Amino acid sequence: MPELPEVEVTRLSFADRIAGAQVLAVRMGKPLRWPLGCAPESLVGRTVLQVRRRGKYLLVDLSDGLLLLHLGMSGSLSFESQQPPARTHDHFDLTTTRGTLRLHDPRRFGAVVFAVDEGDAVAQKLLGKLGVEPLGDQFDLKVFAQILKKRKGPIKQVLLGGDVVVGVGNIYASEALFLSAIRPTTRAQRLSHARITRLHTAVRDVLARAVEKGGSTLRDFSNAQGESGYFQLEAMVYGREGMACKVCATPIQSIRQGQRSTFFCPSCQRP
DNA sequence: AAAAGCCCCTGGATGC
DNA sequence: TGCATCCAGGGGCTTT
Repeated sequence: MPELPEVEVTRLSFADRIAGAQVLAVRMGKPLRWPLGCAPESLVGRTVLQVRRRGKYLLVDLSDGLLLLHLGMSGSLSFESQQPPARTHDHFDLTTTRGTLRLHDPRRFGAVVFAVDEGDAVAQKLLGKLGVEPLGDQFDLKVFAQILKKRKGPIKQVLLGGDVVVGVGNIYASEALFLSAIRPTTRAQRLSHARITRLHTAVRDVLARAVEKGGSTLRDFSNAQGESGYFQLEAMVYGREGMACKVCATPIQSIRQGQRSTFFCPSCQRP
């Protein structure tokens, strides 16, 4: 479910409401990707200071330590003042004085991990190799071009890797490459500077636009207020195999790259 | 260092 | 209706 836009939209939907709340209780369901890393009850009494995002991780800063949350493939968060009883696939509850933050995650690829600070070994294992934030000032065109020149792999998979630029998942990688008219199979180091420039802009544009539209709701994504996203209605290629390209009417093609589906227009995105 | 595969897990859609 | 197969928004880990 969650690429950068969905994670950011989720953050925006509860960060202000939970800030300043005090932890009253913690409930764990089935195991997630990693153990919490501390005794759940040890979090009781701490205050939630703020919620930040790094790549596809949410960082919940506490008065002492922080929680790293990841939504995996199927996770979503809810934050409600009156929380109904836990249902199937609700695997983490952080009950506070302002409401309960709940992780619902059927596939359990998600995670909630406690870290003493951002620099500790646990946090660094997850955050240490992340690339730059695409929506921030650090996403520099020259640096981006310089790194791509050293990468031999297909540009789609370089984007998905997350070590060059974070937050671009399977939907937005296909979309950004369509917007920049680049064939996803093109080796990164073979891209012209003009194409890299277009891609740099497209990555920022598509992610920012998706945040504006509340993210993409393919199956059941919703933000922490239960609201769906609408970007999927604007997708140019993702999930549109066999359908007419919205620009030139050529049928959209689907291929496999690294065990993931890639969608592109064979006419608009020439090698 | 970088690339390619392999898993983790559940549920929905499709086909026979 | 039942059962098998495939696919899904991620990414850490191991092996080349």
